[in-house]
Amino acid sequence: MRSERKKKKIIVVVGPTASGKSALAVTLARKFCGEVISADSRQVYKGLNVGTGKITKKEMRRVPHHLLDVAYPKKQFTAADYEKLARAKISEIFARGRLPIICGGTGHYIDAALGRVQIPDVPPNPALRKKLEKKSAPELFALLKTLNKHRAETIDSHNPRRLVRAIEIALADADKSVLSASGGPPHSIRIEWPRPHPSFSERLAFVRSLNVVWLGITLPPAELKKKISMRLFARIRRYKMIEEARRLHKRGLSWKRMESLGLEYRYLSRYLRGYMTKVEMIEKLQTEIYLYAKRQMTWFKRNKEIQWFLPSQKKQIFDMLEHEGL
RNA sequence: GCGCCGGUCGUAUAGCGGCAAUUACAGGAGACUGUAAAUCUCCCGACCGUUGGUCUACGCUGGUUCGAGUCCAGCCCGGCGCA
Repeated sequence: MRSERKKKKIIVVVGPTASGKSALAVTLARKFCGEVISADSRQVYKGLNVGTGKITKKEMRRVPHHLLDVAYPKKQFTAADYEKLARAKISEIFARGRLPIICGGTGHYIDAALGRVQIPDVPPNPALRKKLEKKSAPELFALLKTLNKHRAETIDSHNPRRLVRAIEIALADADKSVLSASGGPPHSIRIEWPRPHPSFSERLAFVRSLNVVWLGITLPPAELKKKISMRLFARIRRYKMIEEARRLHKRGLSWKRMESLGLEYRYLSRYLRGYMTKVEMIEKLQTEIYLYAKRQMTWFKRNKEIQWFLPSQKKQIFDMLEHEGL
């Protein structure tokens, strides 16, 4: 395709936790004059360092890294925030004439930034959510059915979080319909799912201007398990992960918030509150982190464009990138 | 040696005459439309023609019964108590 030539190249490095993505991204950045854009839903927060396995200054080896420490953990960062920031960073890096390398394990964020998932432009409505969260899944599902039959057909009717969000969107659409019904053209009353995004064409143009090279990096299950376990011990003994969690709580990060952050912070908070012993926490974390790695893989497996490698296959990776014109 | 309690799907647990057998964890597969390290679903004895069928199974061996993980007897193993 002739238009492919005009498209700007960008590398995306994905893979489960502990597969060795970050180091590879640094290597690639050094080789191709690139800058790394992190794609990690927890590393965006300031102060969440050891527990998230955030790359250190030294490990960056002078390669610029973006979208780390861009939010405070007390506030909620979302996929929509990530989408905006990541696109701005990509443009910035292109402007410098360098190669953007997105690297991270949060598939949903990457796909939002690159237009593989569409995020409706309806901001969260905390008051509404608070009310809806009291209802059971069947109740929420029944409500959604009255608001948007089409959406109710495809949604997971057991998942309260998804149902609340779908209702939030449906109500926002309904409000707009009422507004346009009183002034706008009569046929704009009914807005079906998927609702058109205001800046849809703009986003599409952005995504179309990119030539994304998808690079996946993973390990056989047994090896991944072992790496997760070893890394966990290092975080505790060497990097003082427990102390980090204690400090975060002292500085005002609530147990509830830590609980909602998941994995290390969730079980660290349970240990620090005395709900479990240190040994129980470590054992639980080993399996939970591995389960998380599997969930990540489930997400990535859907993207058939990803070319998979083992971390040791440096040569094959470089050959592939060369073949892609880098 | 005697007495009591217990041996069930990888582990832990339920079951007290109709059971391929509860629940949890682990294991496997998957979903994902501004919480995504979150949230949610399914499978998990074997085999087959898989909204069904067959076989093998609750420490072992017999017995009672139309029918036994469940009742009885003996044996083996583990825990506790008395020696």
